[in-house]
Amino acid sequence: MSSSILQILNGHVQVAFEALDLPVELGRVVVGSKGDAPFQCNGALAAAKIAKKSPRDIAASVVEKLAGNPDIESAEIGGPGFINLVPAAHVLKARANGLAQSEMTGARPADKIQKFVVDFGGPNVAKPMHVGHLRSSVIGDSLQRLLRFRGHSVVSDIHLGDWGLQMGHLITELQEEQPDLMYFDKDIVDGYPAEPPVTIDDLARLYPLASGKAKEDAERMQRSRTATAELQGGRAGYRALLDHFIKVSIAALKTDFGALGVYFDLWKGEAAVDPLIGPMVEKFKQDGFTEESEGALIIRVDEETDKKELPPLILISRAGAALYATTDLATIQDRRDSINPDTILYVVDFGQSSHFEQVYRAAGKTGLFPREGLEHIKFGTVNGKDGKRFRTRAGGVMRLSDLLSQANEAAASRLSEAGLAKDMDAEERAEVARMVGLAAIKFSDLQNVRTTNYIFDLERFTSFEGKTGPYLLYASVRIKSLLRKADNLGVELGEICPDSEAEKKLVLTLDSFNRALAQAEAKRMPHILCEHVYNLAQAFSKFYADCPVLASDIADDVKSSRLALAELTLRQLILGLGILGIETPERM
RNA sequence: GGUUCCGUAGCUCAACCGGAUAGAGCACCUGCCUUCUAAGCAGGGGGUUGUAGGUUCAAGUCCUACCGGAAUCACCA
Repeated sequence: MSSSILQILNGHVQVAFEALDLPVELGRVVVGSKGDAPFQCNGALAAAKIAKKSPRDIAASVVEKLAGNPDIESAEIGGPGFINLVPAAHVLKARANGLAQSEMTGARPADKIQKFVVDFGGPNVAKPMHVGHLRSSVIGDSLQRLLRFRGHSVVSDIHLGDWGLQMGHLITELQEEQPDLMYFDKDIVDGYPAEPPVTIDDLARLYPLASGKAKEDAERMQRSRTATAELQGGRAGYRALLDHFIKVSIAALKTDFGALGVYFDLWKGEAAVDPLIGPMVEKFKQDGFTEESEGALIIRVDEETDKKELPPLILISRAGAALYATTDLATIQDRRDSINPDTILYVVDFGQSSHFEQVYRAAGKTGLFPREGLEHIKFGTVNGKDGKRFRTRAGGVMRLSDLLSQANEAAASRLSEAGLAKDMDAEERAEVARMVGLAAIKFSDLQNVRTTNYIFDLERFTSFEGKTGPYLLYASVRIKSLLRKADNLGVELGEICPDSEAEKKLVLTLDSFNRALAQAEAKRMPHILCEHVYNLAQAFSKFYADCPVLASDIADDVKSSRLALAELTLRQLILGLGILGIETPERM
């Protein structure tokens, strides 16, 4: 595996800095921001103070050291002391062919391989998936793919919300509707039917109903709380209902996530760790980490250095129920014992920052799990055009399935508008529309910086021009078409000789794949990879416009060179898109 | 009110330990399909990076204050 062009230049410049008795780290080469030079070194500016010389003088000395270096075509001083670097043609060529021979097109495994648990999706039983779930799902999915691609071992877990008050709501609301069901009879403890008493639509209806009532009626709320506590206490009829609810929900969720192309290794939920809670709480008590406060059992997690007051973590509520934080702690214990990960990532919106801060501190304090191994991969909320949380006109949230079908329809009509895919049969057209619609949605979500809120705009999610998923698919499909045509003409892949500006730019972009991957991993930020694949597609489009591959007046070796460059680009595009969870059709 | 995050072109967003003239897309204007997919390419206009200070050779980026928005502030998840 050849070194990246940036690494090669970096090596030379650092040697030059060292030779001048300047700190090696100042010789760092970065991608250039100005002018024609693809790379630059800004170290001369920073070195000025140490060396007590002007930045331009230092830059001049460095450039002198670099003179005659066969890997460097030019090193020139710009502005107050920037060193602009252009790699030699043979470096570009060698790297291009090295990348072409690399199965992973230059991507390398991470230096330090770890075991990760990625906790994302996190839908609640009974609540249908809405657009708010989109971000956790696509970001989490992209991160699990990225981490695996980088060589890490990953276990993803949907972490279903199936244990809290919402279950009490569902049980009590169902009881109001169908009081005669045997599940509500305390005297019956087994022999429940295998058929669920509810459908997913029932659940979706019952929950908001109960939640709404409980908000206005304290007595109604109390019944839900009591039912929750009884469920957690092991009341048989309620447990049987819970199992039905979970089963019905998982079936519906598998459809939703399947449509999104998002998969989980584990479909565990909060209820699964219930048996761990009792002993865990007992141990916390014995170890002296807990105290009673206002009737609840708590763990104090505030620290001297805090600016803000962090409330204590509530382990057991006054009503005797385990809460969100309790099951999260038990889940950590479960994962530690069954998976033993180095790091657990929680892909959850930033509204829950303080909750996770409490849980992580408690986990660290009690020795359950090292604090550093717990990371909240927070993301911003999806807002409407008014800057508030996204709502449809009716006031509810938009269902994810509605969003998917709208994107699908938009893609289908775009296909017929453009007169594309005329020769496809109905099945292939539908499949292409599905891929295009999904690519549009995923890319428009993933390209945003994870941590900021963004404005939900259906038009943006169903737009196919410019910086969009479909643009990336389009670039891929054009290459596939090119390769098919080349195959028919008997043109074969050959040695890459990047001559034109468009070819050089394309090689430089291809060269930066591994950096984008490494950075996206380090920051847990998929948008960095989005940026890379978009740059790649752009560089290819320019190459495609500027450099005919199969035209009859092109020399055979140039054809083969350009074809190989296109083929390499395709492989890297597919790899990059794959990590973003985006599939590529054969044609569109 | 306390705390955290955010404020960049008309709109939606980038900007890699602080680096040159702050970049893309959409929208708008001008070119380019008798040869590889025009969902494309080339070019143009569009900015006091919320405001005021400070640190630095250098600030969208770091510090302080203020303005505006969002989230959150113990028994929901």
